Amino acid sequence: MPELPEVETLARGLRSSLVDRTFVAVDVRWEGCLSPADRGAFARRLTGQTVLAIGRRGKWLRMTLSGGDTLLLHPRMTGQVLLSEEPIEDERHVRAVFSLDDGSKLAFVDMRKFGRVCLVEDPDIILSELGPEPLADDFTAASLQAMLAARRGRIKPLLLDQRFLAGLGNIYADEALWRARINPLRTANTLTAKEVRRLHRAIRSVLRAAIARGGTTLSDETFRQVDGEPGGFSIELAAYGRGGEACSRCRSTIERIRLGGRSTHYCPSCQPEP
DNA sequence: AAAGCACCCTGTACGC
DNA sequence: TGCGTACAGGGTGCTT
Repeated sequence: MPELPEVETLARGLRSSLVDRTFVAVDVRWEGCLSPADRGAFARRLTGQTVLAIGRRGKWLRMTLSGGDTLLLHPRMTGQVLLSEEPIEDERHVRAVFSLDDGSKLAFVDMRKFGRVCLVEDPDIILSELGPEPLADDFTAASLQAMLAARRGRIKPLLLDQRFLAGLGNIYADEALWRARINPLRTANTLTAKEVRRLHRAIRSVLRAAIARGGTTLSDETFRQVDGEPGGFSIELAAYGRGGEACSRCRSTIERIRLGGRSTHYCPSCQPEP
């Protein structure tokens, strides 16, 4: 499931191939992936626009276009963005194919149909709803401390709230809390200054490490880099998906619970109960 | 403000 | 073998 490191991996993988390329045709095979869901208007407006820049905000992939528009893509659970020279092996889940002026094709593949592609004039209408970027210079331990001060909910669901902080999903929220040795059930505003500093470091270090590995590809293989290769961070996962296994730090058994409707993995010994 | 739930969706795993 | 069910979860929207 793509989170910040996976979308960053996509943006980096696309940049060298797509910047300065012009869209010459769009084949939307499932109109529901578009917002608004109008394949005719989408194709007419996108065709002829050149990609000026590719970036990321939270879990959104962002392409700045020559006509003043921005193409935003959110992969949600199973969305994949593939630069394909050869046809895709399994065509069933291809939702849209974009043809570029050099003959290359960009495919949006999404088994569960949760992902969305938006062509907008003003991306800030969508992106300004997001919380701070965890890897930005202005996200500091002090700013995190201030953000947590008024929050009386539990820390794990808060980390998943994109309006609070942009880009963390279920995998990296669990990994960050494990690295920081903070129990996911802790009330957010009861973290000590020391714990907040640990959490701040943990969030940034786990995201950077995952980007360096090209993201996380789980056994369900829902994430792929733009060339189809899996991400390599799975081997470094310490908590997520490791319920019942020994904690790599203390050898206690990793617990798996449900929290806020999501599976949550933590070490009851390293991350003691509140 | 916070928590819980249904919903969107489909492939996989499991019990019978 | 095959059928029904639970589960996976990012985000939205609703109720409590």
